[in-house]
Amino acid sequence: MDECELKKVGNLEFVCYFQLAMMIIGGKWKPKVLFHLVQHENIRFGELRRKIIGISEKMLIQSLKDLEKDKIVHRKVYRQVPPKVEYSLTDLGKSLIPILSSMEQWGKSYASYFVAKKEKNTKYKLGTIIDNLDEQVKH
Amino acid sequence: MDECELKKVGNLEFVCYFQLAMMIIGGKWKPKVLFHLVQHENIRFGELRRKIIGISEKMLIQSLKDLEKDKIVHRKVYRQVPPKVEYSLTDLGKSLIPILSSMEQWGKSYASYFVAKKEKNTKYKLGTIIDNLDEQVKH
DNA sequence: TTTAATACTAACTAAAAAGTATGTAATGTG
DNA sequence: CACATTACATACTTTTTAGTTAGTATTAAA
Repeated sequence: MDECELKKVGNLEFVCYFQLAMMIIGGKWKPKVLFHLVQHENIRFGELRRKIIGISEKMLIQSLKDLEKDKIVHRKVYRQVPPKVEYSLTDLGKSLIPILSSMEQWGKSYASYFVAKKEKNTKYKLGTIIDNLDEQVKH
Repeated sequence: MDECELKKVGNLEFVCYFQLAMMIIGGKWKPKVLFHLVQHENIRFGELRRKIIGISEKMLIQSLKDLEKDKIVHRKVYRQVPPKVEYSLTDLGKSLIPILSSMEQWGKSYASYFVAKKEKNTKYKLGTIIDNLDEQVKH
């Protein structure tokens, strides 16, 4: 890793590259938007809105606009009425997939650590991932 | 990856595991605190404060307290005057290292993409980045 | 002519996160 | 006895982020 001095890429100012990544994928909704963009080659605005429960239209376009500005997402407009707009990951966006899934993976192991500790007080070996974790986590 | 319904682990509520990870390492200062905790086996409060340029004492303990609560960081108090407190990563905290460095790595490739585009207008081969990332992330 | 559908925009409010400024405890040293 | 050192705590303000509500353009169908 590297030292911490102010850098600039495009319109983004940051100190370390880690922070740069966080600026792009961080926040309340962007991770979820990215999640669904990974799942679908192309996805429409309204489809996304329905899939991401709880998101408002404002937050959704805001996230999409940010991601588009950062070259993570591509926006394709079909000139028709009612309008149709499809969103998809750019190549840069697709390069995020490994880190997204490693975070997902880590989140799962983290959760399973607590489940293991709370429910059985067993010693948990870090690095092993409980596959049926979903069943054990409170919904 | 998995569906999006409300889950709970400890005091944290989240929808997908990715989000859980973001809740733990996200924010303005936690990434930087983690960065330095990775670099040092043990590090004192004041040392951290001096290393993380721009952080206030309030933000530093807030970050440390959060990380401690989430079992990422261990706090060791030496009963002496003036006080001495050392912070270190727990095993759970150390398990974060791969994802931290993969984010760092991604941030770097992202930055280099823009540098390449702006400075020479050369065509940048994303494929090589993606391959490198995969190596970083696989564990 | 009204309505419906879709993908937004804009103005405003509320909540969360971060920043600032000051205070505290404990004690060894000058 | 004043002062310095260290690791915080507390109250308060500012800034950032998110949420709410309402509105727009376009056209085809009822």
